[in-house]
Amino acid sequence: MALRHAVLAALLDGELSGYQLAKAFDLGVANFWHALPQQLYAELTRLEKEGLVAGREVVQDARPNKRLFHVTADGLAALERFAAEAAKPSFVRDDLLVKVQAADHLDTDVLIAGLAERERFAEAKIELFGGLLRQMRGDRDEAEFLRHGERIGPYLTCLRGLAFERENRDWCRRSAEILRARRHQSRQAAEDATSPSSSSPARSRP
Amino acid sequence: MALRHAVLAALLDGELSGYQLAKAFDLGVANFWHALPQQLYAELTRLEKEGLVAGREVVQDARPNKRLFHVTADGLAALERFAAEAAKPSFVRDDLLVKVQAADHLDTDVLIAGLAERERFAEAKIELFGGLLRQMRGDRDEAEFLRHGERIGPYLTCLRGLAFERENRDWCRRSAEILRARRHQSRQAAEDATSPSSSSPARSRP
DNA sequence: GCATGATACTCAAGAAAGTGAGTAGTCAGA
DNA sequence: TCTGACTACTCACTTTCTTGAGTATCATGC
Repeated sequence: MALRHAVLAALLDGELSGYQLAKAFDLGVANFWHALPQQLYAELTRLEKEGLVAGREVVQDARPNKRLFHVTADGLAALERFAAEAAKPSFVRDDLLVKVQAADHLDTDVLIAGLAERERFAEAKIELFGGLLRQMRGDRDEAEFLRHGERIGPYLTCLRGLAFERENRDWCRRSAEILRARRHQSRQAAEDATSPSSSSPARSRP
Repeated sequence: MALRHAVLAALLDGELSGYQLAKAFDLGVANFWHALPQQLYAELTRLEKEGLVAGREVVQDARPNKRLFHVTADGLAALERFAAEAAKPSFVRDDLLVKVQAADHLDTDVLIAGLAERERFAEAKIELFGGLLRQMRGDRDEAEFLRHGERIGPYLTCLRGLAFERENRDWCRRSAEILRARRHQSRQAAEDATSPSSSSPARSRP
């Protein structure tokens, strides 16, 4: 039941439409939760029914009309109650880690490709988060902003996201290097064993 | 559908019972996926029905009998196919981050308590992962183990888990410090504004 | 000698999350 | 003028995850 609280937390920063919310929760920027548009529209409907958010119709001429939502007093109270609950530990759940766990039994090339792709993805998010942080703190330096800035919540979660993606990138890079080195070794070994100084086709499966 | 592949990956390290698997996937050690016992038993049943794992009954006298599972050739092929698919990016999903996102609107004390608790949790996992890594590499040093060790998959995922928990701990510590400093400031400001050199009760909500 | 906790599982129900498809207008570029 | 991308949403369905309860035996400690 944390999606609803994530929505409430996101709406604290100002009125948003379901569509804007969806963009924030979907690719990239979701540095504290992730959800798809359909989930968000559904959750907004529920939240409005329960009076935790309120929406107002905004008529637009060049585009479809939209509804902007904001958090009500009840909504804020619900968030407050949520914050007081014990946070359940957040567990890792990552396809790529599952693959690496099985590394010793799988095709190394495929894994290295996966690691490289994830590294690029992480790099892109690092850029994105860096830009977001700069934007949030404006012309102030970080220490100053953290001391006196008005809204540091999003800044802190963004810092977490940045650190996460940096670790991700570094780990991907290092793991790929290790796998490459081992692949190279096993090729060498195979060549030495069968016919020294021959050019046997390079196999990636050790 | 990654749970099934996580189970397969876990079983590569040797035969395990559902119960042993459950312990590995539950608290702590699950450094590449997390799941509850019920899910695992259900998944094992499905996997066995599809021939991706095979179980054998082990009769015990001092304890209930158990079934040990291992991955079949079909299971390994399924893992191989899974590895070749594009890994979907793993998104953050963390109660605590949701709370911090809303930090500027919530009770600071409650948040700091949450951060402290998570920090302790992270510290415990760091210890745990450190021990696991030592155990896996035995008497070799890390570089040597990563070059020539026989099974590095679990080692690499454990390294990822360790890095994650370190970042977690550091971020919790730093965020809590920042919030404490701001709380202190706002108290000061409040005291200065109402009655300088009076002992007004300290409020934590800025 | 009785509670507690570990081993070893199973069943049922419900909440949450993910997937796929569809509507409908606007705008920019080929 | 047609294609594709963007804004702005909705409906229906399936899979996955979580919660709670229950069974049975054995070992350990108070």
